[in-house]
Amino acid sequence: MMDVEIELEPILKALASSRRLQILEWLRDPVANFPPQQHGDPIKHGACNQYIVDKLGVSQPAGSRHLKVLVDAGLVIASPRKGWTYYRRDEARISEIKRHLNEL
Amino acid sequence: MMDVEIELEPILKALASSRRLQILEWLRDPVANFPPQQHGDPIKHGACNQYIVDKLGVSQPAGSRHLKVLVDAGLVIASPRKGWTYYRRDEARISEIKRHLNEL
DNA sequence: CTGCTGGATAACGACTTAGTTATGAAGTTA
DNA sequence: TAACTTCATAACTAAGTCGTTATCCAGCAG
Repeated sequence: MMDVEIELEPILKALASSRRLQILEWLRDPVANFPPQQHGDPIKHGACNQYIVDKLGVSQPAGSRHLKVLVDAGLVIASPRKGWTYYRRDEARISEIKRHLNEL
Repeated sequence: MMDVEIELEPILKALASSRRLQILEWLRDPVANFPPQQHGDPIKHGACNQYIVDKLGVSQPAGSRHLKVLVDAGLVIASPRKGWTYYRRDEARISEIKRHLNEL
């Protein structure tokens, strides 16, 4: 496996929030953790913004910003699709990050 | 190994700082990373506060507080010994934490 | 077009973080 | 005793985080 350079600090800052840890946990299984979606495929594209915001119990802007932090850190992938935005874990990147965390 | 409950958020907050990541890295090998100590055993008790502060390049109170954050998070053990305070990694706890991080 | 919904952004306030200087307690040395 | 060293703590400031409400844009339904 290649040794990829990763800046750990911004990733750890993104992870250092119980709200965001909770989102990551939920996104491990979107089907089990969110209501059924008529529009996007929860497996392929993830859960939509609003379901996550509702379950978090914070205002919509607050939830959106948590999601943006996760996206900016590379932990989550956003898929905007005509009006909705779906979020799913970036499992490849998360595995990479775990490898680096194991070298702490 | 038993499944120990660990609150990840405060630990991640402690880790989410390049300064503190640097300290943890240095403490992996106190003998290599710090000047020789006349007083305490660097292997057994770790490096003294001042060496760490000097190498960090911040004021003494700033360095002391970073170390306190690491101690409070359980990542580092402080050993006060008549006038000096030595710091070393808590490897057992760090391993435990890594196991939890792998379940992200 | 009008209105409704999903989502992003701006602006603001409360709180926390990270740095500084100043000070003080405890131990060592002359 | 006096002076110095090590370290912790208090007080202050600048900047970042996290919540809110208000606003705006895009897409869909009537």
